[in-house]
Amino acid sequence: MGRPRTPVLNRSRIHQAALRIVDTDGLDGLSMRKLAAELGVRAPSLYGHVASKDELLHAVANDLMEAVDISGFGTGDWLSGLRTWARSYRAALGTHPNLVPFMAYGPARRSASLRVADAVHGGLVGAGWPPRYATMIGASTKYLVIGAAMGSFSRGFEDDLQIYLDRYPNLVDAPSLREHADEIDADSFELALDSFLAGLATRYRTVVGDRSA
Amino acid sequence: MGRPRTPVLNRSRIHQAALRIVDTDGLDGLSMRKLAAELGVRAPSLYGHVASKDELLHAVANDLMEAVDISGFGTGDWLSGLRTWARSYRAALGTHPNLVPFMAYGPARRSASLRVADAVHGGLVGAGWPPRYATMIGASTKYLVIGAAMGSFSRGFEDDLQIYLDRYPNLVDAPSLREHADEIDADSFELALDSFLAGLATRYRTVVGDRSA
DNA sequence: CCCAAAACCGAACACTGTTAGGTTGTAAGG
DNA sequence: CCTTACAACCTAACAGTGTTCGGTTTTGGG
Repeated sequence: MGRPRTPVLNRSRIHQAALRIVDTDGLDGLSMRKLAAELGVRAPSLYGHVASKDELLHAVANDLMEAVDISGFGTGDWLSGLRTWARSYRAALGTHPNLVPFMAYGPARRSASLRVADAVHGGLVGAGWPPRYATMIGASTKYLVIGAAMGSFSRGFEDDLQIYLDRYPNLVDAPSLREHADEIDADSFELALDSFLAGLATRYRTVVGDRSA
Repeated sequence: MGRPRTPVLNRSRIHQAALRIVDTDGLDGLSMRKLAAELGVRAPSLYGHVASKDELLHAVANDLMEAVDISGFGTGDWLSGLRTWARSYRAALGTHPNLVPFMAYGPARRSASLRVADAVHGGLVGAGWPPRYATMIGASTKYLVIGAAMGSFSRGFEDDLQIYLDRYPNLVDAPSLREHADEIDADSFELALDSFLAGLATRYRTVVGDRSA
């Protein structure tokens, strides 16, 4: 009770503890009381450092977005810019899958997301894409990354899937998916990204053509 | 109090009311008490018809998945099978965007999702794709659809984005995105799907080749 | 006619995010 | 050195959550 001799809380310690709880107990497993307990404190004390649980999660999400790599757009090669962005984006989300549903919502309120959106749009327009295409390509790529991070397709098949196998003959091998879940998810993402970018490269030639022309 | 002369509740009425509340008040806006009130009943009465809130949401999600169209895989044309599947999938999710985060998680526990997964995998393998590719293509397509349904990219930019515009010069037109959000989201999805399928078609020729060969 | 089962209800439990107001320690100003 | 203001924690409380227990009333079958 009363003020401690040296401060116990600060924003970054709160962020770290919150992320740790989300990682281990899931998004629903994070409560202000549990977070406070982890920090050796009572729940109301958190509100001296954080406005609300929602704002706290936004701040944590913003921290994660700082790790996304947009340096590829500085090289003038929009294809490798997109690829670097998409891969580092997926990697950032994959490290904290429980937070993905939260991070999927719009870039506003997260300065790091705006920084990324700005770089992507600028890089694509700079490469000759019309602004409208730049918007759509940014959106499409985000779709892929968010979907891949949300889905974890192969993990969706539970152990007792055996029950359904007589009714769904094509899924006989589904249970084995779980053993190689990470590998299959990674390969699927690469396939999706490669195919998407290959299709885009084709369209680039019809939409933009040779810029020196 | 006591048993009513004619039953008030049944599963489908509960499902419908739950979906209505989720649509208007969001996923967090659905509570068992509010749902009960909407049905003219008290919360505990619901537990005679549904095991838990979680199970209820799974059932509602399953209802929605019934609308997904997999008939395209019966024609032997895997490309149009994928396209039809993806479009109807996105349409189903787009009608109830608040439920998307819930529906994104694995197909297990939802028979309708398993039916779809079975048809997709069967259709692709039947067209000559190796099973491993069929798995990855199914996953990739789901990534696109889930991502597109989650993201609503253009809606993510809030009104007060003006504040950031001096720091992010490439986003000058972002506020106007919100006015055409639906159109941009739809066009972005089509661009992503077209590009992805075009890339896949190319790969098909190298992986499968001419099947009559 | 009776009795079990069905269908609803009130009260309660442990939990949630958040606010109001209280208590103690520290640092600055006179 | 003393006082005052503020920072940093606290307890208590509120309205809300999902869910369970043990009623109470009505129905339908034997």
